[in-house]
Amino acid sequence: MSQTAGQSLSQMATKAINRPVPDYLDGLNGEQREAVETLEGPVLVLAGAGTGKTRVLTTRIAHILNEGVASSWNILAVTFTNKAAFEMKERIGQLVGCTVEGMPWLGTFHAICVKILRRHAELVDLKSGFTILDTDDQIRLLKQIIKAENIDEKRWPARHLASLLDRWKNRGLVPSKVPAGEAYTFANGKGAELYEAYQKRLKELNAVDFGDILLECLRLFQEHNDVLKEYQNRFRYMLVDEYQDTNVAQYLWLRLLAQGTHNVCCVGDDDQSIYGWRGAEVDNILRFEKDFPGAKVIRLEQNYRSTGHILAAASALIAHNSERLGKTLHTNIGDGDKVLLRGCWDHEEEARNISDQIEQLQREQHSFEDMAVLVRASSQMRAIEDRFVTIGLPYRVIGGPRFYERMEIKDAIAYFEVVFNNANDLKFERIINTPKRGLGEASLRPVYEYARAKSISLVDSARTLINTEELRPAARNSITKLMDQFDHWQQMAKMMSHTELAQIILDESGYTAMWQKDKSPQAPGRLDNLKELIRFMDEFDTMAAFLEHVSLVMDTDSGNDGERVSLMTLHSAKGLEFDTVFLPGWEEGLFPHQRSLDESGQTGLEEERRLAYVGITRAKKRATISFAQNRLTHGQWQTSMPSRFIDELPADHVDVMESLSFGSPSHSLKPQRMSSRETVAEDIYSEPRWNRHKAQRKITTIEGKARRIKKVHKSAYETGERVFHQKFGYGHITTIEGDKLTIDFEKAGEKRVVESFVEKPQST
DNA sequence: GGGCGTTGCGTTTTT
DNA sequence: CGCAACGCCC
Repeated sequence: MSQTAGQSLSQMATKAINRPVPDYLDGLNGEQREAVETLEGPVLVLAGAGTGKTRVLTTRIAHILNEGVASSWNILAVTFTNKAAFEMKERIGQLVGCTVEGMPWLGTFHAICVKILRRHAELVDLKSGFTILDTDDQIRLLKQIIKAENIDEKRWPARHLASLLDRWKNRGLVPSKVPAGEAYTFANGKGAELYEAYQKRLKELNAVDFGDILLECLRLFQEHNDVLKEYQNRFRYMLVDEYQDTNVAQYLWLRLLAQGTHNVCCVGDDDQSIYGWRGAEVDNILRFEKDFPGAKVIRLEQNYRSTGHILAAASALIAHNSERLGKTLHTNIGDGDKVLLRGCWDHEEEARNISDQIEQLQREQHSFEDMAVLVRASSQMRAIEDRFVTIGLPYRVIGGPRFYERMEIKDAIAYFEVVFNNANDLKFERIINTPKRGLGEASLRPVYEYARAKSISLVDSARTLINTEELRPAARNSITKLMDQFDHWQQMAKMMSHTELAQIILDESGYTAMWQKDKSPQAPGRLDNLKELIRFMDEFDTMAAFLEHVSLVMDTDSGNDGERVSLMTLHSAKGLEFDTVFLPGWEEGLFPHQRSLDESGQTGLEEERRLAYVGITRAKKRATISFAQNRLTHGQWQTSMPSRFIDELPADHVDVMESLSFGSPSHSLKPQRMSSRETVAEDIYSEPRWNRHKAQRKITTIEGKARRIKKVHKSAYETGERVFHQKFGYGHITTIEGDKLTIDFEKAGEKRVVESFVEKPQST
């Protein structure tokens, strides 16, 4: 479908009213259709695995627009991950037939809350340009606070406090509301006190952490009824994806908004709630009908993904959980193959069996792309990878350390942040001595002391002190040189593109050279990542746009370069599907994980069982579950029992495969073939396995991401028009040059900004 | 400030 | 066992 550029969703919608039968409803089953068409009042869509959840969500939005009951900017649609948000935008675009620039309130909880907070920052003691701290910055800050309070850092590590604060924030608790008993769990009663000190410090830095983004937005709504009313009025229809993953703060936030029109539609699956350990509250979905009176509950039970045996096995397993709303999934794809179950002597044999089965499937013309190995813990990946590397089987690891979490990427971004926003103390601390400039703790002490005494930023403190005798000559020279460099880069920013400047900063600061000199095996990869970062930056118009993006979007896509088997944890597999799925490591202690049982008892067990359910339901056609009698853990051989989940599988839907070496350490290398067509397929696979490309662990790239960001060329604004900018506030456009606007701001004066950063004033 | 030895820990991950 | 974080010494 091609659309005239600039045509908005609302125009589309208005036009569509005259269309007789909306074709987007075609092919929906009864329940899906009901979920799409029940627009008024609270709706809970219980969407089982593979029942077309995303389709319902996106079609519902298309329906709202098509019916003309609300405009795109009156629809709030929240997701948990950026990936999910992008996918939704893409699919709505396909349905409605135009770009999604017109869905300003579709995004992650965090992205939407940041947007709201930037508009009303002063009301929660922030300034609109506040920075968002990542976990590293947060820990660094907490360390300083713990130290300042004279608490033993050893006994009370900052990361423990960080996770404690996180849990409080997830529950919507501000320092004053932390229950006394819990406040005493850290540093002999200093918990709440430290929380308060930390929040105070954040305000001084004009910063928020991830938890605050939600909490402050919630506080904004709670304490400023006029603001709440404004948003209740704005959001005529609200949609929430993966509702089972919401935490208390998100629930409270949503409930406040839903008190407006009550048109809130939550989509989720209680059986797939696997993030309890990071604050998700299954109870939110279980309690929905009580929380939202008059709610309609619609169950999607028609599964379009898996064959009968797989679905039956998964359903029987999850039926052992008591805390669930209950669904009966059915499929009409046919019975298909039974779930395979295999016991192995040890994890090495388990890995061999998996690779043998993969090769057999490959001979039968199945693509590696359609196969995945899903593990409970990443420590299991080692054995699998070792085997794949040995036989040269191409594979890719999904998840793992994300691009923006890599040290070199964070360092590089810290440089850019300091150059463009030199008040950013935490980023400054990160790079002041990276690469080594002889600026250790001792040399910098006067800088810290002066900054604290005068309540100024570290950069300003450093700039003052280099003109005095406070610093040792070596440190003074070193800092002077660095400050001159910052000045130099700031000057250059006006003369060249942000990508060129980024390269210059990395080179002139000695950062690139630092990794070039480094002889560790990771160093070349890190240099590649830096190149990748700069290539990615090119997709943004300005450095500021880029930096705003990275502070929220910590997500990467892996490129598709050739067919590979996917290897990932069960957690990262949620939402994905594969023809063939391997589920190794179903042993007591590993799955269900001992720690989960110890820490959360029955609740923990049920969450583990949901994880098992998620695993099985990823499979469209084939699922193989396996367990090993012996496993090397922490360098110790351990013997374990098959998982209790195996006993819970229904015998009728499972085939038990006898492993030749099972029960004895005979290490039979004879492959266990499952298919009788081995000889027929032999010529298809005439090349020996070592002729294939050597498998390499994939370095995650961000190419996938880059594709999605479009550059805006044609201006949607006119000279003289009044616009709003998140940092500078309101102003009038004086000049337009391509996508760059010169705006005379009412408060900030004349600035040159990029078009994508301004918006039309609100007309509510 | 850097290098090296010791210690402790070891599930899942997004924003 | 393998790694990361910390502390001590030069």
